[in-house]
Amino acid sequence: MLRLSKLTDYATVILTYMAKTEHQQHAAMEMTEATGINLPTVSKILKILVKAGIVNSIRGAKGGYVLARSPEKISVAKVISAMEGPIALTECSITHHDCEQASGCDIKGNWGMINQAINNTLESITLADMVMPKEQMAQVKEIPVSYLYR
Amino acid sequence: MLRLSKLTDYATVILTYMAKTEHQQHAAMEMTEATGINLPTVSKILKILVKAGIVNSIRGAKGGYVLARSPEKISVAKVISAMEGPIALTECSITHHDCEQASGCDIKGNWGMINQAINNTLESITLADMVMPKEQMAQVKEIPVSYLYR
DNA sequence: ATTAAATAGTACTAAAATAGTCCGATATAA
DNA sequence: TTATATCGGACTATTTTAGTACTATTTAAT
Repeated sequence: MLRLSKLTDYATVILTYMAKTEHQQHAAMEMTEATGINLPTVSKILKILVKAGIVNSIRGAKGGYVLARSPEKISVAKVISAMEGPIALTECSITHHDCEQASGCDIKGNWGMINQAINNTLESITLADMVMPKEQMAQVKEIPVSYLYR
Repeated sequence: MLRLSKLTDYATVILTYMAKTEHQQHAAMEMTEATGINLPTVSKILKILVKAGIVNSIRGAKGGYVLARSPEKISVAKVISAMEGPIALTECSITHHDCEQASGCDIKGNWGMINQAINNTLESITLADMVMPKEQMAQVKEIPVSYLYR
């Protein structure tokens, strides 16, 4: 299904919420209420995002979280790789072991290209885009990516 | 990690092998030897691919499998969706239930666009491309997808 | 200083998805 | 009739993911 984990999905919901009020600081508890995602999970996700440098944390009473950079500079690709590790469709695109497969592994190189293409797609979409109402985003749709290849 | 399942990866290995000798018929046993993937797994994958109409089967002694169409007409997207269901990054892109998330689900529409972009990318790459040596495939890389968005 | 409010870190448990295996049924060539 | 294949489905074990809990640390306010 080529799917993201739920946590990654939640992460985008949380980050989109934060992106709406850039520079403003939000406690985990507040974001629980705003998003409907339960507190332990919100916490867990934010910890991961802090570690990845996507958000900064302020500890102690009246603490909270802020985006580390402006929404335009936070790509969907970064969020995904923070949550799930490097973006790669197949195992062998990550680890560069020699493939056990006897024949057929010229494919490896080609998966690399495909990964690259998808990575570019995700790299080019930012939190700022996610905040936009979908009507505006929709213009993206009119330029089919497939034009690049044929 | 945005990854495909192992079975899907195997499927591309098997199909690429078949694409190298279009029209020729291959028994599961033969493909086991050629790819190093064990027989029950090869079988399982082929059964799925038959059901999806990507390969045809010939039953009985001297039976085997053949590609249902020419490699140029079998996209990576088709293979992936045969193996893992519809290509969609998030749950809510598939099922059109109303999202439980109180706020923040304008995102839904935007994920839709992102899915579309990735889908287009995968739709534009075929088995024929996978068979090509990677040097030729490499030209794809030179046209960054990101140009579409900024 | 002390207390309360918040994040940090880590470890554990339960549930779900995935991979891999097996077996009886069916079809066909020799 | 026999040997060789695919077909279909069920089953098991493993791995991944989600979710939870608990303790430590940091800071603001009193």
